[in-house]
Amino acid sequence: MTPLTIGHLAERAGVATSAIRFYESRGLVSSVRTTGNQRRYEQSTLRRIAFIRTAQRVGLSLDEIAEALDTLPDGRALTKADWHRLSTAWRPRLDEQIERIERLRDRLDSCIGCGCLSLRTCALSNPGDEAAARGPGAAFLEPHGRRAR
Amino acid sequence: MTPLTIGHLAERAGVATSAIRFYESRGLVSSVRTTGNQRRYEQSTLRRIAFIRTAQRVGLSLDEIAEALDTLPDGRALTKADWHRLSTAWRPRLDEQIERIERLRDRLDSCIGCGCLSLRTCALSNPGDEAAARGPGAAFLEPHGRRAR
DNA sequence: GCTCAACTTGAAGGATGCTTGAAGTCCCGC
DNA sequence: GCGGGACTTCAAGCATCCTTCAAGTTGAGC
Repeated sequence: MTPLTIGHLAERAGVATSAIRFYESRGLVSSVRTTGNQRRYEQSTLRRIAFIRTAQRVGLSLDEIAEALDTLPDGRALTKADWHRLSTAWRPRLDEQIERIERLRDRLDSCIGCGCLSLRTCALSNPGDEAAARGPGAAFLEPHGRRAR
Repeated sequence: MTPLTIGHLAERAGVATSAIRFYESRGLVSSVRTTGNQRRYEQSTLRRIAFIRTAQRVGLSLDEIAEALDTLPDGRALTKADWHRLSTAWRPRLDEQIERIERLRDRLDSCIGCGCLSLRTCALSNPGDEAAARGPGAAFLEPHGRRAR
């Protein structure tokens, strides 16, 4: 209920004030202003920031996170239903990330078996199951989202 | 056996020539020069680049990848033993990444249960098991490697 | 032996995710 | 009511991971 200054919010959220202003400029968090033009944050902003930081560690961009947070109410505290919506929306995304890493791990293992002597058949060089059919080369390795070349 | 020009390598590896030069400047790949100062790459460089791109998708920095590749021979093709060394070295790193994402996913789920009404007890806000003991706040969220603030 | 795409270096530019600094204003405790 | 720490904006800087450009050189095919 007592609104937080940007300094208090930063301290409690474990981020720098500059980061919070940056998030605000990107629409990830919002604030009201005092008559003297200073920012005041709701307690619920703490949870938003916790969410942002956690999602970042998983490799999601601020744009992706902003998109997810846009489905949540800006002003009021989050409810069970809000979290549920977000949780179900993100599950596939997180599962996909996990699967991606597991594939790399398993491919490293299988490369031990195959001896990695043939690029065409090496699983590591051909991340997609159908990639081997695209012809020779290690092609078709896109780093999250944007396509190479 | 026939060495590759940077253009051929780029095409077969599915990356831009500029990226390959950048990797070379960072010591991730190496080349020999023709009498006219043009780069020529070994076939094995294709595998190195495939490895680099795959590792990047998992969220590893070029520095981390360079460190791993430094343990591999630069000039000759990779052997079973080389892959084995690398695979065993990276397994813990990959498992750690997976675990991290699974934790976020599970915390999102458990937040549905807890209603997320208390920041102190919310698992999402307190990623480390002992973080709740550090006092109020969502603190202690470090984005891969470097600590916030 | 000429042509022209492919190559060379070096510097600058760009996206992301911030931090740092300057120059000034607010507001809380004494 | 004032001192000083916390706040404001805006611009620039920084690390990573490249791309793009300029200006010139190489080399494979005809």
